[in-house]
Amino acid sequence: MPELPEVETVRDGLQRWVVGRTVAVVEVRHPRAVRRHPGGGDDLAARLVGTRIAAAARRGKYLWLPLDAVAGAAQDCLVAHLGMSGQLLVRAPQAPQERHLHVRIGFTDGGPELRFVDQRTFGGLLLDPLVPTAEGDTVPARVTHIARDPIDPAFDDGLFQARLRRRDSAVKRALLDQTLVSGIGNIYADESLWRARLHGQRRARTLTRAAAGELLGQVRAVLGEALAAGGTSFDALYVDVDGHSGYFERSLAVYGREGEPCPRCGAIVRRTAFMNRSSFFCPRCQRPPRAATE
DNA sequence: TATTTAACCTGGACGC
DNA sequence: TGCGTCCAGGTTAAAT
Repeated sequence: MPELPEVETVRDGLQRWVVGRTVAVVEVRHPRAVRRHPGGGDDLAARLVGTRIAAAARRGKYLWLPLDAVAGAAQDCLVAHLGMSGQLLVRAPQAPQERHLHVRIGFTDGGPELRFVDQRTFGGLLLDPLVPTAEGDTVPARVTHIARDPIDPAFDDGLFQARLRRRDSAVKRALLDQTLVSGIGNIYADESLWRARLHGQRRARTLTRAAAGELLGQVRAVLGEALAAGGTSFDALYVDVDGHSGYFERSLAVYGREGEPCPRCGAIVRRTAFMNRSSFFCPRCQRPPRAATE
């Protein structure tokens, strides 16, 4: 599943392959892929053709391609979210079409095109104006509610820890809240909690300052290691722009490892349902809070 | 206001 | 072989 390391790997590929190129043609083959663009596929295509891609940026799991500014108008960008199974692929125009190819973007140089492929259709593309934030940077209007991610140089550790310790909810739920901290999904939440020896159902407001700091440090470590490995791939649903899978799956300690021994203490890793998804944890290293039923 | 839940969606795995 | 059911989970609107 695309979380921060996977999205950043894709952003890096887009930086190398599409920045500086001018859009020649846009083909929207599935309306759901552009459902969050108010004008629909025709409007997105009409506004994108003829524009030049100026950069490739990201916050959390959102990435966007700022377009060259037009005098007298707000600068637009092409926003992409990969959802659970979205892929942005760079392919030769004559390459065979993928089964779930939803959007094709061709360029004036006739070189490789950009393809949005998405099996489960939770992801999508839209055009959005870039707007200034209270913190002094510029993000798409649809991304202003997303918090900075932990590998953002401007991420405020103290502010995050304070907000986390005010939350009256489970610590895993807080880690998955993109308005508190972005980029963390189910996989890296479980891995970070295991490293920090915290059970996901522990109430966030019961964490000491030291525990919150330790958790943030482990989040950063996991994300950094996964990024270095090119991300985590389970079933070929996540690939970089070249179609290659990441290698971090083999480094996971607990996620997807129900019934296997904990790499730290040897206890058997357990799986439990939480927030309509699976949580993996070591019952010895990560003691459940008393109130938790599981 | 803060927090939690449900809906969206497809295809692979599994049991019968 | 074929059918039905379950499961994966990021985001957001709706509910509590």
